[in-house]
Amino acid sequence: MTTFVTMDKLINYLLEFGQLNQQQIDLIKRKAQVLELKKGDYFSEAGKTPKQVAFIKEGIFRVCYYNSNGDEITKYFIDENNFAVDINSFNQKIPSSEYVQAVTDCSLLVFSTDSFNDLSATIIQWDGIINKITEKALIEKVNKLSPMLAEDATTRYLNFLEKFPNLANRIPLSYLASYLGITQSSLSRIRKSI
Amino acid sequence: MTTFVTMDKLINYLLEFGQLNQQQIDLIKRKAQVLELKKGDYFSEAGKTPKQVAFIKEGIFRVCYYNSNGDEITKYFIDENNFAVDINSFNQKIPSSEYVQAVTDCSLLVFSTDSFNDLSATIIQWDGIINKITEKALIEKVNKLSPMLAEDATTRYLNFLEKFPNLANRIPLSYLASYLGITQSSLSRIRKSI
DNA sequence: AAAAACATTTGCCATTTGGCAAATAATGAA
DNA sequence: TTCATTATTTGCCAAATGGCAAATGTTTTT
Repeated sequence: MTTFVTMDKLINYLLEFGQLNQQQIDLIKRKAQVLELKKGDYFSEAGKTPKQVAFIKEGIFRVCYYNSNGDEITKYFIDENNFAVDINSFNQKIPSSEYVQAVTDCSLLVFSTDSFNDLSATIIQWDGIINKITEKALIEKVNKLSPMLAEDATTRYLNFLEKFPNLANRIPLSYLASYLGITQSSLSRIRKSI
Repeated sequence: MTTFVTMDKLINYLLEFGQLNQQQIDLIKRKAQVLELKKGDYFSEAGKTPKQVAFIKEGIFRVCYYNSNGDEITKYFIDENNFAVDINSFNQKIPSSEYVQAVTDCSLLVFSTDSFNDLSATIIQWDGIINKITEKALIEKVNKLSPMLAEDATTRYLNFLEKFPNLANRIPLSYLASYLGITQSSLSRIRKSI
């Protein structure tokens, strides 16, 4: 039952957003699949329609895309204990414009579109729980992005360090620089100045 | 029935996100109240728990707050044909940390918390429709904010002009400057240079 | 109309960040 | 280990933006 134990994090997380009885919990556990990704692996890619949702048990993802200049831009990072998916593409079943990539080795629990639909059809609270989770995640993104414009690059970097203390030195500078909205050299200089 | 005609925009908007029969539409119309706000009026204020949701029929809102330096920051603008509310505070019934203010004269349709709950209890599709609307609005915010970090101030200003062509010269510079993440003087210079 | 209050522009200069290329460091492959 | 590749740092200078205060312009009040 190793697999089942590894799902406790997911279940606890879901229970924060709604009630589930044991039967429902068991069903969710049966539908979830363990997936391990290595640092650098893509969970989903631009141009492809996402067919899975991931719950990040361990590790960190980033979501990125290429802008009109061809620069690769990291839109945001996703922490463990969160779901990762391009919600818009997943819901509408349209190709994503973003890449979702593991920036560290990741341990995931994934649901296929079908499993997700089954859960939605079987568990009456499912949609409500997922909606709350989605809404909360989006609000958090807005609240994190919004003040960044008013802060200078050093502050943005320090805030990142606070949120991901041990990540800054384990990922390519370019990921972080584009997330912070500065160039690699500027970030390098900011690092030095601290 | 003037009032009812004025509600067509709202109903059409709702119908984009789900089906409603005539009986349901009439109920929604009965629950909505017309509200006119003058430029500068607050729809809701920081520290207060929002008791209403607004559908903006005409006009433009801004959402703003005071940061730790005491600067007033405009977080985003809300266009007509959109709902305006601090979703988080409204849902959780907790005081908001933001002001929602009319930046032009506004013509609104508002729902009280009670009306909203009634609609939720009576119209089976209501929650689904509202969730879709909420999710879409939040995704749009993220997608608008996210690339701003990678653009210079002039580009951000030009993008704003494109979205709100006739607003830039009708609102205080300070609103716009803080939204763009620059100082008033910088914005003034950018304006001149165009 | 005049005064007061408020908003915007401007000058001057400092600071931050960018662009580019070369130097250095780190990583991975043979 | 050594070479090749990739990532990061650094120097040099240019461009963008900020800070502050004074000047100018606009709106509101009396």
